Amino acid sequence: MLKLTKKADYGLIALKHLSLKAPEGSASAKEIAEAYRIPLPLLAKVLQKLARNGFLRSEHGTNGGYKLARDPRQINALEVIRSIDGPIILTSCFTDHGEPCDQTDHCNVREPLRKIHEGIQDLLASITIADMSEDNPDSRLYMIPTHSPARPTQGFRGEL
Amino acid sequence: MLKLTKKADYGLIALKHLSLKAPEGSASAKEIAEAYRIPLPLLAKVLQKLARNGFLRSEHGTNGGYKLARDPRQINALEVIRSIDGPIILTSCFTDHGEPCDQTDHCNVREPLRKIHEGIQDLLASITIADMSEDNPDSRLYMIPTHSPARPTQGFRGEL
DNA sequence: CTGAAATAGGACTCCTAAGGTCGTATATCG
DNA sequence: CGATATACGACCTTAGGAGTCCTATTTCAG
Repeated sequence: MLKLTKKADYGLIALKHLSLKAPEGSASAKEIAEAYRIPLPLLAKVLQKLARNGFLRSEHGTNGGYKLARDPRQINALEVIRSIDGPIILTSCFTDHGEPCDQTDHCNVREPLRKIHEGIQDLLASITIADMSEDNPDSRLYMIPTHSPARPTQGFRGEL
Repeated sequence: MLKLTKKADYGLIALKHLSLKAPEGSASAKEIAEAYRIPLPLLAKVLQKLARNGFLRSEHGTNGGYKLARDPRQINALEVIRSIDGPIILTSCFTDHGEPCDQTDHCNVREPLRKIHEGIQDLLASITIADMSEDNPDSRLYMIPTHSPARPTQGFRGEL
């Protein structure tokens, strides 16, 4: 249904939270979980995964927690989502690496879907954790495509 | 996991198939199902939904089938997907209509995610059934965003 | 040195929705 | 009348998302 998982959501929230404390600021899983009303054990898993994948550095023990391992301006949403949820698969025809599906020969939408797939990825890759500020004045994160903007059917927005 | 449902996939395939026969050409569900190895009863459901929503016109009986009810140049992917799967929900924070989630006050990624959400929708809305040709020379269906293209971390594509 | 607080991580449950099937009704043509 | 269509509701199965539980292990504070 083309939606993000909550885990990915939580991951982005946590990274954004940590970026506000950066550099060198840290926060525990508990602190973040309480701040955003996220179930602690679930968030912990997400943070552990982010740590394993090099986005965070963890510190055990009392006063431990997580801190960013990289510059928030160089962590983009695509990486984070992939790190947590695995590769993005728009349709089973192809993965991130463009592997063919079993019936490539008789499929008439493969190529256009691949373009959409890449478009979404480019979009996600263009947004960094640092960009994720409510008050970011540079709010045009994307460009409206330049050609053939099919006019939406009238009356559709109301029911869907 | 940010993927399209198979139903939406099937719907796009079917519409594309019919657009190749347009105008006035028709095809039965059986014909389409066999051409693309899609389970017939499932495809039938999808086609019925598309007919109910005004994309197709159906004809009963022998030599019956479906034909496009609208110009394929004015049917975009977003409409089709919404018609089949319901509204696109990137995250539960908001639907197509921007309804607020229950804990809007303490969420630091709402706004950027909304932008991504709209970006994806604009992308989908910009592609019509008619655009969906393998050999379409106008292959730049989207524009790379103009600012802060965070460089992807090296070595990531290999494992994800 | 003991206990509290933190991360690490495997195993498990619950539940929704995607994906698909079945059966039946209805319309149309030969 | 029967073959071939669409129409549609009810049902089944399964994968994966969402979350819990339990048990290490590390670190600091008293």
